[in-house]
Amino acid sequence: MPELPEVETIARGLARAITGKTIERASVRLAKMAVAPARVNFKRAVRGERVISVGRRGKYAVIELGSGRRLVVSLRMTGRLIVLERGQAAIPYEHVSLHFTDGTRLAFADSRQFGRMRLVERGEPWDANLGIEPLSGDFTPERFIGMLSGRTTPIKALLLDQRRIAGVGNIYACEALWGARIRPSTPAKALTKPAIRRLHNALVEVLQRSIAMRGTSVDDYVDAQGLQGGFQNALSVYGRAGSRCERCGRAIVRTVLAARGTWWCRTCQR
DNA sequence: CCGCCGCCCTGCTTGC
DNA sequence: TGCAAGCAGGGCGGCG
Repeated sequence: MPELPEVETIARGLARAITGKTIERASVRLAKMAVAPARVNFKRAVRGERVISVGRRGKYAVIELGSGRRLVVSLRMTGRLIVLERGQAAIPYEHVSLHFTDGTRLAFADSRQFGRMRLVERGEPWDANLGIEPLSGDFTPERFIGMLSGRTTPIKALLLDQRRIAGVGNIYACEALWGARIRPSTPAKALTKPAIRRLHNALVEVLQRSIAMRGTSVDDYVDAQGLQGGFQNALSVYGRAGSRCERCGRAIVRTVLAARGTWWCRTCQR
């Protein structure tokens, strides 16, 4: 599942690989995966566009085009953005492709077809419902404390809510809560200020560490060059039911919270 | 505004 | 061993 660190890694790889290239044509094999505003034809609109830069917002990769339009890509669980060389055969589930004038192409593949490449018009505020960037200076402990106050929602559900904090998914929610020794089901408003500060610190730290290791490859995630990340070897709880907590030695358990698998330590997460 | 539910899909796991 | 059924999951629209 590509979350913030994975999408950041992909966006950096894309920035190096496709900045400055011109789109000669797009091929769309699965129409629902290439979305454009009403009355705009996706393929026609991107033809001739130049890639100005590639960035990230939350879990979205954002390709800035010369006209001021953007291609905003949501990978959901199984989406992949991979740069392919001239003449390279189609990769599995390559449903949308941007062919550049130099013969290379950007393949958008997704076995579950949940991913979307959305063309956004110049100036269109596409991210109005996305919350704060957790690695930006805006995400202060005080801001986080304010975000949690009065809320009865389990803290893990709040971490997953993209309207509050953008980019945190199941892996890093579980890891951050373990790092801060907080029980995932704790109502947000029940957390003490020291606990919220621990969580703030744990969240920022785990995201930074994962980016440094080029993300977590547990299911389908690979970077823009098709390479796996390294953080799957550094996970403390995610996907590790039955193995020992590296802090207290007790078994990691898996429960279900907010309709998501949740891995944690019953002993040291309170 | 808030929170919950169902839906989208298909690879993988489970159970017989 | 083989097959069918059921699960998993991020974002979004609908609903209360």
